[in-house]
Amino acid sequence: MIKTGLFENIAEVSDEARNAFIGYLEEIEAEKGYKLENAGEVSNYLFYIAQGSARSFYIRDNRDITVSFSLEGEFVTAMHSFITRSPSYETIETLEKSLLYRISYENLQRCFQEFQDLERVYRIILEKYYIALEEQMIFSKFKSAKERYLELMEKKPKIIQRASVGHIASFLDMTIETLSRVRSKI
Amino acid sequence: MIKTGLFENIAEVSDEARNAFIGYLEEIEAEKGYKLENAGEVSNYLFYIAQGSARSFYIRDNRDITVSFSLEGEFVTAMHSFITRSPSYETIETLEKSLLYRISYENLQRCFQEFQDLERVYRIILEKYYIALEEQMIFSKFKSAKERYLELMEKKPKIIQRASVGHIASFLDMTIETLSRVRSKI
DNA sequence: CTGAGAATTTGATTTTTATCAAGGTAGGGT
DNA sequence: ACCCTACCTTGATAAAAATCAAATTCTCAG
Repeated sequence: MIKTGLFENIAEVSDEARNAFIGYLEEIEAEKGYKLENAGEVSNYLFYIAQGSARSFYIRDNRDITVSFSLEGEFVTAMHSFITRSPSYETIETLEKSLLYRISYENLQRCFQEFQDLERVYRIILEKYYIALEEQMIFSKFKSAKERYLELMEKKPKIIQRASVGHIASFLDMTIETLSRVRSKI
Repeated sequence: MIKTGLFENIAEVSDEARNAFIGYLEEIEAEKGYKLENAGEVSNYLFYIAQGSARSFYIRDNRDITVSFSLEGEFVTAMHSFITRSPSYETIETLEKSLLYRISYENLQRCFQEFQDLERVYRIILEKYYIALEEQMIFSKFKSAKERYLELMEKKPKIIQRASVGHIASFLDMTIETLSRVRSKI
């Protein structure tokens, strides 16, 4: 059952807590381009991607800049907005037809009040996401345009298939032209 | 009292939980250059900087690359190592004489087992650090060398005073020479 | 106070990447 | 199938930053 995939690899959660959490989940069958969050609005949901993929992006100076890609088995939300309850600068959209589960901010807080297990699971997930972000940041400090692309190919090959050159280029901090040249010389 | 500064701005913690936590803290008076963590070793402590400052860096290809600066009132540890219990790639050292408090990994976990309050506080701190890291990452995507320097000056002016040009340059992802030229043209 | 070594600045040159400008290609809608 | 529009590639040039190489300034141990 897919919903329980959320808990894979995560330490012992009581059946009670698990069922409470699952009870709050809403299933969403999203087409390609479905907006999970919109810039300017407060992010009200934490999403889990059961199938599919998504990207988060900013619009600035009329440019669309991708800041992250999320794949199956990952959680995604506009973190800053979700946590601070202030309007989001970022928009999140699916890259393909996707199956999502979402829980609202209020219900998530309710879960934390009721079940320490769930707060712990969330804390551990947050830790993992934190160190993933740290690694991404550090790796980008050490690498050239070509190396960044090769690393992406190795670590998240699925993105190369799903996302457009423009999305990948802005994510890797280079122009579309540079990415195109990098790809042609592999 | 300085120790309680740790809890500033953080939601309700019971006296009991607070006292348990404080009971585990060790005070450390560190000279400039004191190593909080060493590359190659497992990070065993979460540090709180009561006074002073620190920097985290990696050595790669014989180059010393600063990945973050931490100031008074902030927590710092080699997150990846602390969380995964595997050897750290990063070293953390004080930039000046500093007053630190530290809690061991084991005792922190003990606190979480005993007091849900503390796990919540930790979770909220982690959220704040996560979004700070996200912001840092996003901002670096939009800015030139000069703009990155100006932003650092504005947001963390203390670092400009305390850290060397080499530390600042690698943190801002530019060479020492580029930083020197940027500074001369302000 | 002094000198050696380290850190920083300045200058010349090269490399990398962005920008500007055409062309080419692929896929969806009629 | 065919056009239209988006997207992608390629080429020429410009800009930004890195690298290499001195020269200068700072620091602190003796």
